[in-house]
Amino acid sequence: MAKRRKVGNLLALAVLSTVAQRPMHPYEVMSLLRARDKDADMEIKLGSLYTVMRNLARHGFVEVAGTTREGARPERTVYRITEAGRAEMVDWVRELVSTPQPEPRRFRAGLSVLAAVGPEEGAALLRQRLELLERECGARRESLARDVLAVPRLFLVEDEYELAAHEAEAAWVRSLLDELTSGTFPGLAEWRRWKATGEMSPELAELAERGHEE
Amino acid sequence: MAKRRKVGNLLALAVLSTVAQRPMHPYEVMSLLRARDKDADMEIKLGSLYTVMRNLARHGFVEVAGTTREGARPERTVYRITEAGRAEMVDWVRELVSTPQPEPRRFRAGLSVLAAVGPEEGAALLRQRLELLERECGARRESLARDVLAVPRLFLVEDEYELAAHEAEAAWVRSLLDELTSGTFPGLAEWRRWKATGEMSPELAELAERGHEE
DNA sequence: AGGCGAGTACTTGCAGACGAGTATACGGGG
DNA sequence: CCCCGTATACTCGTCTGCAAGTACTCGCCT
Repeated sequence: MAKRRKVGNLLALAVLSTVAQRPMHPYEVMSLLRARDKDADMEIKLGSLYTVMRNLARHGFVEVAGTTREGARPERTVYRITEAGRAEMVDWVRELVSTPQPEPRRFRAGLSVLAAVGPEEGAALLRQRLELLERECGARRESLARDVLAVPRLFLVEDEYELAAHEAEAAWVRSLLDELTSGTFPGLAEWRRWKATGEMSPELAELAERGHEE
Repeated sequence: MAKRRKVGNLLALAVLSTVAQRPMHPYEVMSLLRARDKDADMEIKLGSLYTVMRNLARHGFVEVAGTTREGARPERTVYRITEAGRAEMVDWVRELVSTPQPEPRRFRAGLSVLAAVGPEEGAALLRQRLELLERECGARRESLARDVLAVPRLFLVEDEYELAAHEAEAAWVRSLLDELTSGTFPGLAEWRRWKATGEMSPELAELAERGHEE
């Protein structure tokens, strides 16, 4: 697991999940990402976005759908997601959600496209994560208990912090999981239907379009 | 604040704090970092370490202390930290500890060299962080409350996660701060003395040497 | 005595990230 | 009506990170 992705940049995941809506040109992707303040945490650099899009194309995850030009504006290259691209996206989400990584941003990125898998699978992935997380917390707790006998706490604060962060994450995952399995998470039925039929309710579709801050 | 560092890689901070002990060649730095399993979270690549060391030298944060050669082994270049290097390190720690960043690893890295500032300043930095953190949590909580009226929760899980993570961090910082200000944090006197005189107790020095897992 | 696995120490080459630059359109204030 | 700021849309060049490679040594097994 954690196999090396052809395009490893997390920005690529955001891009994939955005062009999944409909064919777009890179700049448009950026605007959409900005609109749903995705760019706040995921520092988005325009230069990188063009590189990433080209790389995605190189590996067959997206393909050129054509080029358009309005007036004397620069030519825009419109990209479309491929089947391989969709598969990559889903597979990536699976990994990001199910497997804890030292880099917490990866989890965040995974969560932000959680909708790409169904609620049942989502719950399963979270369950797996929780288990790994608990195992890791246990190990860290033990090693910390051992170290504290030999090393002043001053040199262990970072480990204490890390442990606290992991425990907090575990608690959060547990509570989300509860909502998912008990069925109290709102919108479960819609989510499932959307997954099955590929159809979104009109309001939902509109939301996706304008990206919830108008 | 958050000014652009001449050498931005976090690995550079670890390197600085290691050569601060005594002059070393890059490979030795690596071994020490490995010994204190710093490398677990901070993925250390040898190649990067050499690059980083060269960059630190280029900007005057370290300087070549000489080269040695044992038998037919490759030549080793020994580096020594400069005054500018020490200043950069302390300044960097200040920033990392006091200012919350989207990337949590930065805080961890800052904590791991917290000893470079005194306990009083450490507490002040943490206090500042806590304040900023609380402000940010408030803002996030509000914007989440607003969004939840318009957007299905499915598309807000990442924001909920982020908020939870920040709140957990705030709680942890608060508890550390309490220990620091109430004086219940163990080893405070030693820490202060070390800061003032630059002297470590012998056991401490030895610990730093072998890096607490023998 | 020979071979191989693990450790030491460093270099190179290339892919990827991104700051800075380019060029045009459009609306509004002076 | 002209200039400026801002938005659209993309490119280029540089700098950096790092996987892979190099080269030698030591000790163990056989």
